[in-house]
Amino acid sequence: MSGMRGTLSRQGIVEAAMGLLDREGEAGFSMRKLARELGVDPMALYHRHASRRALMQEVMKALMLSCPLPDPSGDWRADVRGLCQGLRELAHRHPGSFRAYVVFEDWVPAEHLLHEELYATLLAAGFPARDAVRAVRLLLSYTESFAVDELTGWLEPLGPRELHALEASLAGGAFPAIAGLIETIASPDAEADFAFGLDVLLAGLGQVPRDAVPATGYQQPK
Amino acid sequence: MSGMRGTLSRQGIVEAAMGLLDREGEAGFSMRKLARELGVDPMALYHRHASRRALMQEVMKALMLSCPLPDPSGDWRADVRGLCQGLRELAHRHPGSFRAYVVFEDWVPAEHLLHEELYATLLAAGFPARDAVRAVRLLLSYTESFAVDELTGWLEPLGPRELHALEASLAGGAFPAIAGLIETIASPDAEADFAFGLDVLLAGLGQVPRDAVPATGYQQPK
DNA sequence: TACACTAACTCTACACTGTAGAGGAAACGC
DNA sequence: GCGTTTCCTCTACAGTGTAGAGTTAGTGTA
Repeated sequence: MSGMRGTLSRQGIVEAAMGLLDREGEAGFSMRKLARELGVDPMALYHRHASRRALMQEVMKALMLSCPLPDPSGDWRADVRGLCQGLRELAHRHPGSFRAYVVFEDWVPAEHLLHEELYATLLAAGFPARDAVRAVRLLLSYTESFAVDELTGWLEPLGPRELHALEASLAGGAFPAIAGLIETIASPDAEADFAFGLDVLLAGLGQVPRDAVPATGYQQPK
Repeated sequence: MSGMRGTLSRQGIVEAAMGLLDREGEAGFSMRKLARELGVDPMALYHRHASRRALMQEVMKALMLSCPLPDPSGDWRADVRGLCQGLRELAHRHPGSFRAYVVFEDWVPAEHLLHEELYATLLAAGFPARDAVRAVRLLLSYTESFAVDELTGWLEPLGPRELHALEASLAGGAFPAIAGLIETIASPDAEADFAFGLDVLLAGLGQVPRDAVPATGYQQPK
C-alpha cells in the first residue's frame, strides 16, 4: 500500500469512518472500504481500533460530541424544543452515522452531554425525578424516530409511483380510513409535523401529574 | 442434503426464518443457517424467495399480520392504548423479527391492518385528517421505540456492573443532573413507564388544537 | 412402458465481509 | 551500530449473499 507512516491517527480514522458512513450508509460501510479510502491495508485500522465495533463506538462518540446544544433561555419549553431540534439537525448533518447510532445497541456515554441539558431543564421546570427520566426518554425517542423517518424518506411527499403503489394496496375497500386519508398521507411536511409532535409532547408533559409517583408503579390518571 | 422433495413451502420458509430471527437476532440470521435448519441446500431457499431481502419482506408481512388488534370499545383513548399495547406484545412475542421490522427500510403493506384501526379510532374521535396522520406516526414511533428499548434491555433495572460503569462515567461532576437521577435511572419499570408515555401522548393529543391546519405549515400555539 | 417436460433441488464458484497471526520495515534510544 | 518498539502489510480462515449450471424426481402424454 502507500506505506506512508504516521498518516493514520485514531481520530483521523474515526473521521474518515464517519464520512464513509454518512456517504454510503451502514450497509455500504466496511473496514476494507475505509482502509482503501485511507490508502492503507485493512489491518492497519486494527492497530488503532480493536474491532469494527470499537471503531463504531468511537464514531458514535464523535457524533454525539458534535450535537448542537443551544444555550438555555429560561423557558423550559423553548429549551426542550431547541435541544430536540439540535438533535434533529445532527441527523441531517450526519445521516448515515445518525442512523447507525439509533440502531446501535451499545451504550454511548457521550450522550451524557445532551441528556444532562435535558434533565437539567426539566428538573429546573419542576419535574420530579421519575417524570424527568420518563420525559427525556419520550423526547429523545420521538426525535430520533422522527429524524430516522426523515432520513429514510418517509417525510417526503409521495411521488406518483409510490402513490400508485399505495392506492393499489388499498384496492378492495378493506381500509376505508386509510383511503380517506391518502392525500394527507401523501403530503407530509417535515417541519410542521415535527413541531406538532413536540407540541403534543410538551402539552402532555405539562398536564400529566407532577406529584411523586409510587416506586412500584405508575397510577393512571382518571 | 436431505433430498426430501416438497418439504419446502414458501410459508414454511417464512416461519422458520421468523423463528431463527427471533432466537438469534438479525445479526445471527443467515440464509445458510436457515437452510441448515431446514436440512436443505442454501440455494433451495432462492427457489421460493428471490433474495434475502424478499424473504425478509415476507417475514415482516407475517409479523404484522399476527399483530393483535383488540376490538374497539367506543372509548378512543382506551382503544388507542389497546392497539399500542398489542403492538408491544407483538414485540415481546417476536423480539428478533420485531427489531428487524423497526430497522427495516422497506415499506410493509401489512401494516395497513394496524394503521386502519388507529386511523379509524382517531377519525371517529373527531381528529381532523392531518392531526390523525400525525398522531398515528407519533403513537407508532413511541410504541416501537419503547418496545425496541425493552428488547435491548434498557428497561431492565441496572445490575451492579452497569451501575458502576454509569457512576464512573459521571466522575468529575460535569453532569450533576444525571448524577442526581442515578437511582431513578437505575430502576426503570417497563409497565409503568410505558403507560406514562401513552398518557402523555393522549393528554397532549387531547389538548393540541383540533381545527384544520393550513396546508403550508403548522402554526405553533401561543 | 417409454419419453419428454418441468419443478425442485444441489453444486460450484465469485466477490465480499471481519479479523487472527505472523512477518517486515521504519523510527527511536543508547 | 544495535536492540526495541511502533507501525504497518501479508496471508489466511471462516463466514456472507447469490449467480449460473447441473442433477434428480415426479408428472403428463403416447
